[in-house]
Amino acid sequence: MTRVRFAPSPTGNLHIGSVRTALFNWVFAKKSKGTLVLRIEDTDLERSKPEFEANILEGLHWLGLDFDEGPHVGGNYGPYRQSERIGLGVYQRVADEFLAKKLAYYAFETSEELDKERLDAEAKSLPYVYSRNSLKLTEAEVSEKLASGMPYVIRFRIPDGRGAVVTNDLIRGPVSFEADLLGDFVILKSDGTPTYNFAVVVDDIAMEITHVIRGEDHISNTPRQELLYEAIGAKAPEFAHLPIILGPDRSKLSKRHGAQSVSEYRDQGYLPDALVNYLSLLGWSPKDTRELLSKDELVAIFEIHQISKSGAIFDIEKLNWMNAHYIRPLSPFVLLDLVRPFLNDKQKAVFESKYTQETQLTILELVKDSLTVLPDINREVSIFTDSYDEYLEQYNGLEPGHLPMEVIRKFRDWVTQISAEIYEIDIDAVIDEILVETKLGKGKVMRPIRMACTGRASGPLLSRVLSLLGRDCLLERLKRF
RNA sequence: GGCCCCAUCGUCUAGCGGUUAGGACACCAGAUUUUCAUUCUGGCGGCCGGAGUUCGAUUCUCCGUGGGGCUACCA
Repeated sequence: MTRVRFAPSPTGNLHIGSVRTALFNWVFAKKSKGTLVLRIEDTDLERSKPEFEANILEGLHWLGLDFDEGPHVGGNYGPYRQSERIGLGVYQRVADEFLAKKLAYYAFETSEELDKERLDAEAKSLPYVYSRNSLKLTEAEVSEKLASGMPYVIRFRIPDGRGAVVTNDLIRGPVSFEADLLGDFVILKSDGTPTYNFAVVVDDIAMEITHVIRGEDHISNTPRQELLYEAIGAKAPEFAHLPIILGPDRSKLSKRHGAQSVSEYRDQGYLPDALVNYLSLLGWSPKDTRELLSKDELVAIFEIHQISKSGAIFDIEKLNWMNAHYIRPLSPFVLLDLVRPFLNDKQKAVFESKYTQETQLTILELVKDSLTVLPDINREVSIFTDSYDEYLEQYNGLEPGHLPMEVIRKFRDWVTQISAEIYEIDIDAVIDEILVETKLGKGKVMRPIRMACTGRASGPLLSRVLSLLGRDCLLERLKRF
């Protein structure tokens, strides 16, 4: 039975890079009909915050990435928060066992002393490896220090002469590290909580994780974890390290590259399916050339070996294209709900009071092809919500040249003699008439009318726009010509 | 500095010894559209460098170069 996990630490909002890791774990789980576990790695008590955990949960839910086990859904392999496992004494127990077997030892250096060690090594341009000074202590000395209440950590002892630690990465093939260069790393901090490498291994064993799919930034942790598995006597899971997501400057995607959390993308009006689809193509590609893929299709054709090894730059342009692609086939009815939260107050007030829901839907149908992200709706809908002053502003912003007044007058005269509602087909008919009478080209007739009536040089289908605007609005605007 | 990973159009990528090096985004041009957008067609544009292996290297090996990651009692 395949069991995979996504293990974010709640020290920030759900990051776009984490999402991709979550996505590949999700797809892999579905593909192999296995179980997907969410584990919150909140052992950094300082930086972990409940609101970040909430943001992560929210984001995953919004994206439609559902988990089989986790703090929010339960499961038989809990607790699903590392902090809660600490209380159970699990890590302490394993560490004590290591201590008893001399696989680990107490260390008493202060962080200042360790900083000095590092600085010295750097000054001599030597690779830094922990000095093992505490390993040289006699048992009596250790007992004495412990008895005196001196703060201590527990360090894992890298086995002497262990040689190369080789991980057979599912994506990269064999990756090898010299054990001697690893240094005896801390497994239990002075406050009794486990460090990342230790907690991960203990948890993954406890949760019977079979495949660890995570970011490439964890690749150098892998040999330490392999060693811990050996020490515990457990079989290590398969590892797969995904290429990292880069900013436009080729460095790891971070704050300075702009939006990086899922909630920001949501707030900017990206659709979850578009985001998922785009992310799925960042570092992975199907065997054929299809690119627009639903989550189900993704699961159907996903192949972990098709994941590429090199880092991928996050390309907002392609995401934009994809988002527009996902907006286009939506029904106006669905779109209305999606778009409503993005209407600004003024636009919303006018739009909803001026037009019936049916008309609102007609307008959405008319403009939806022009949307890249949801907030674009404000720009599109403004054609229909402009007040007279706003219309004038729009108009003055243009360089209309001289409008053929003959066309405008003819059109205005026609509108003037209409007594009731204006219909699209009638508008088309008048325009045809004007075309014949003036012997001008379509562009020469329709463009001026559009400009005179909407203040804009372009927009959706003219006759439909004008009929939606209505007789009174058109008259008010046309009477100044 | 050390360790590790990576390297095909500007970007995301296909390629797994012999291909006119394929697709997508972006860009440019044309067609359609009253305009914009959509859509369609076409175009521009790429194997980091050097050795080696081979009849033949984008592909395999080595060395450079370049980029990235890690280098905590963070995860």
